[in-house]
Amino acid sequence: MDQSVCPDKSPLSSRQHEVLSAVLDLMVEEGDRFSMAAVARRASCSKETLYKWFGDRDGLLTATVRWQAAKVAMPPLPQTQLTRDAFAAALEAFAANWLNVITGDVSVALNRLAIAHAGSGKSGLGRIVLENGPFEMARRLEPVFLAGRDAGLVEFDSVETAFRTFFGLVVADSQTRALLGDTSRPKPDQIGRWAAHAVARFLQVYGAAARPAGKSN
Amino acid sequence: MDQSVCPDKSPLSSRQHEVLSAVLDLMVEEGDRFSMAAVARRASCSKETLYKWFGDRDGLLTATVRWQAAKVAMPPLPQTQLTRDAFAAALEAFAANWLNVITGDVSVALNRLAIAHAGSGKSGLGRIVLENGPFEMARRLEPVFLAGRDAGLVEFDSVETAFRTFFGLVVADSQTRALLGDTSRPKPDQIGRWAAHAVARFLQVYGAAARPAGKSN
DNA sequence: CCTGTACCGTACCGTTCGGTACGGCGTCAA
DNA sequence: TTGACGCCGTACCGAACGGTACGGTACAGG
Repeated sequence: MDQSVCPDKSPLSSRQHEVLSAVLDLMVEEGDRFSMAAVARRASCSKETLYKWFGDRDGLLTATVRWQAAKVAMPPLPQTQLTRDAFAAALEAFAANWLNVITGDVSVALNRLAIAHAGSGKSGLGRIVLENGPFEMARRLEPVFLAGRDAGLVEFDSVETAFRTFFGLVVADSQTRALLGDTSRPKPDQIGRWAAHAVARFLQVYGAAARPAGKSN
Repeated sequence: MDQSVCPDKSPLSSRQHEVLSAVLDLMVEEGDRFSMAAVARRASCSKETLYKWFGDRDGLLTATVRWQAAKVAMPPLPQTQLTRDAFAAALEAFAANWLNVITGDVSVALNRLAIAHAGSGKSGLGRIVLENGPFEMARRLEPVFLAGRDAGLVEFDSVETAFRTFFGLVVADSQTRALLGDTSRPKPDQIGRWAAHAVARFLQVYGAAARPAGKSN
């Protein structure tokens, strides 16, 4: 009996990646209403192989989510000697990239699946997406924020709060609307513009240089 | 043959409301993995009655979502002679209420269901939640924003953009995390504090009185 | 050549579930 | 009293699906 790949690490063969890719396609097309038979058909493999490799349906889904989540890579934000413009540009690039990812078909499908499973059932799909989504975003952003503070470009007490504000300003209602099936997808230039606006507002709130006289007047 | 209640308006009997309430409970407990038999058992009615009243499973779900969505009522924001404090207080109350609703069990369950159905299937559940969620929020907020602008308290070009910023600052990543199963639910006082912070930041960005010299400096 | 292995395709099994049919019971009106 | 009606409880049906078993094929190694 070959040990299945489900538990943790992924020495996945290319054939197995083909299967995962097929699953991803099915997810985008059908949500999670696709059968194991459909996966086997799409990937031109047998159900028996599917079960041998991934254990059960949940194992297959988990492997797919993990694999896709690992593929999403953020552009490494440069911490080199920060000027204000470089800082803002880095944040803008990050925000635009994030928005692109989040409103993409695969991300929407993945989040829908994870959310559905988080509601009814165990299977840490929600946890995985959470870990590779907002939490990972926070993890990547934290050193940048700290560098920005060290450089005297921004001021904040809690990195956590700053991150949540940034998240809110960038993502706003885009994700919720996409998940609920709103078809009005932002175009690339709109994304870029919104990212710029979001960063501008963020700096307006947290920017050390832009602090007016009184906090609330 | 009694005309089923699914198409549009709702002259629902109290008995039917009991059924819908049972469905809502099931949703919170089981996501959407509950059977019609389970609903009948919980509501102490027969499956046949269920189908007679609501047509099919989707009709039952739709009726439930509609009914719950209609129950969510925002406190009517007073447009009486706005002072800055009254304006801020109204926004804070609105934000806190919204956060309370959105992080509540039933709202999370409802959104999960709608999102899952938006992904795989027709059934305008996503549309309904969208319409009664963010869109309704925007609709209620718009006159308040306009009144605030008329009173010289805030400045903005696009109400749409202002609303999305407000939404982002208030909701941030709370909803995403809740939907994905993050168990760290904010306590009431934390919600109040966050709402106050969000409104403060909103006014910092859009407040007419707080506008510094340059837009981005 | 033979043997083992890994895989594909398909048939198969048990269960669950949406939807329907039927028998029985309480209620109300004539 | 009688009959019509609305509803409950349960049994039933057909389809779909998760998971397993089996036969057939290609290929590697000896």
